[in-house]
Amino acid sequence: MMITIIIVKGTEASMRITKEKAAENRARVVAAADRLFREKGFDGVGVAELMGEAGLTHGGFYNHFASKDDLEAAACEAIFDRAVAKIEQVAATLEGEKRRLAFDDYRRRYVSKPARDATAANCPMVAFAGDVSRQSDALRETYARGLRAYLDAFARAGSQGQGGAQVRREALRRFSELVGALTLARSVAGADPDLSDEILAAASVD
Amino acid sequence: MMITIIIVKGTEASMRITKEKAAENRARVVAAADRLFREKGFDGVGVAELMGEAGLTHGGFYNHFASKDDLEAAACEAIFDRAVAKIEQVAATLEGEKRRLAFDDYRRRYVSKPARDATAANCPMVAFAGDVSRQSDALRETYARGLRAYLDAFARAGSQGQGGAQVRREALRRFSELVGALTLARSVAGADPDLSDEILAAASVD
DNA sequence: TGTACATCAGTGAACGCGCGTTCACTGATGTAC
DNA sequence: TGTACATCAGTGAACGCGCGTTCACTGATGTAC
Repeated sequence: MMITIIIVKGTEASMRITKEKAAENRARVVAAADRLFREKGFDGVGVAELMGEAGLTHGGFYNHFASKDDLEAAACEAIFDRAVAKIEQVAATLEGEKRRLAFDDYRRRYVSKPARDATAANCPMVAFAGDVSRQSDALRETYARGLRAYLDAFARAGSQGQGGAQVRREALRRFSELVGALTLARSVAGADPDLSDEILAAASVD
Repeated sequence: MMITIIIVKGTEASMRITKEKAAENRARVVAAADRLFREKGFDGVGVAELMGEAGLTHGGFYNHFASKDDLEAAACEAIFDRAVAKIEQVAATLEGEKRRLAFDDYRRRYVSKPARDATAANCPMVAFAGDVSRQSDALRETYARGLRAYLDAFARAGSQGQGGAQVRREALRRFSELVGALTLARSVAGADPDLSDEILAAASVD
């Protein structure tokens, strides 16, 4: 009796791909970067993991991006755009009382436990603040532009039309508080959950 | 004419060393870690750089430490001890008004430009908060213990003897604000110095 | 519309580099007698 | 106190691994005729 085993080589098709399909693949890589960079930091995610997450192999990365730095800057910009759009939505809420409610709601969500635990949907300021100083110049520029745009919108969202220096200072302090609370809460979430919750709770009152 | 060049092999003496000298060497490594980890983060400094900073070669590292993780935890603990001692000094300032002044002074220094730029003397909460979640369990434990001790002392330093829940919440918010402001200010110090200064200024009033 | 060929998004092996860690070796220190 | 030997803090080469990046190759797509 004879048993014949035929191994069919993967072949997986390394054929050329539709332009649309290629664009879709690129978008999937950016989407993976979007999630993973916020979750693990720029240096915590490799090119291979990124490509794997998008269902591709690492070799093709450079068909879409000049370097990992390049993708980092692209992802960072996209993430900031979305974050800015979100807070601008609050700033665009016209009526005084309604806007105040929307703003308070926004702030409460920001320092909530779900926000702390959803690291993949992390706020870019918190996700990247500690790392940017070690990244490329281009990324630092992108980050700084993003933060400025965000803070402007945040200050508008928190004001009631009046735009004095005092109001702006208050907004900056408020935002610093949110960032600090989320950062600290996350840093001890595993080892001292009670302290983590307490920090969040303190920042969400008022 | 003949020129003879004699190359004296470094020899640098790989002789055994006095116990005291060895302890001193170890201390120098810890001192380097103390400075460099705060400046560049745990992953931004290698064993070779650490040893070089202490005037040694990398091979001997494991005569003093079980692993890089081990040194990280040791350095982290030492850094926290010093930070906690510093804020406890403020908490130990007895008289009401004097203590308030000391506390306000402490806070103002914390978000000052010198503090922002002196990354090697960085506050451990700001230096490590973003990184701890990616480090070893032991380090996370050390960090959490340090943060709790620090916050307790900070709350005592900021209160006037009364110790209600409201006072504690207020202290946590205050500290979150300081950490957020310093973190954000530092993240854009290079690319947008005006914004950086503005964030610090906002957090230092009152 | 059909044919011939260049293009280029994929694949997966390989390169170079830096890192944490290990190792064989050295020789003055520290210890046992 | 003097001698003989084990110890152990150093050195510097080497290992193994993961990473960003490069490369030769593939073959359907897209284009030129």
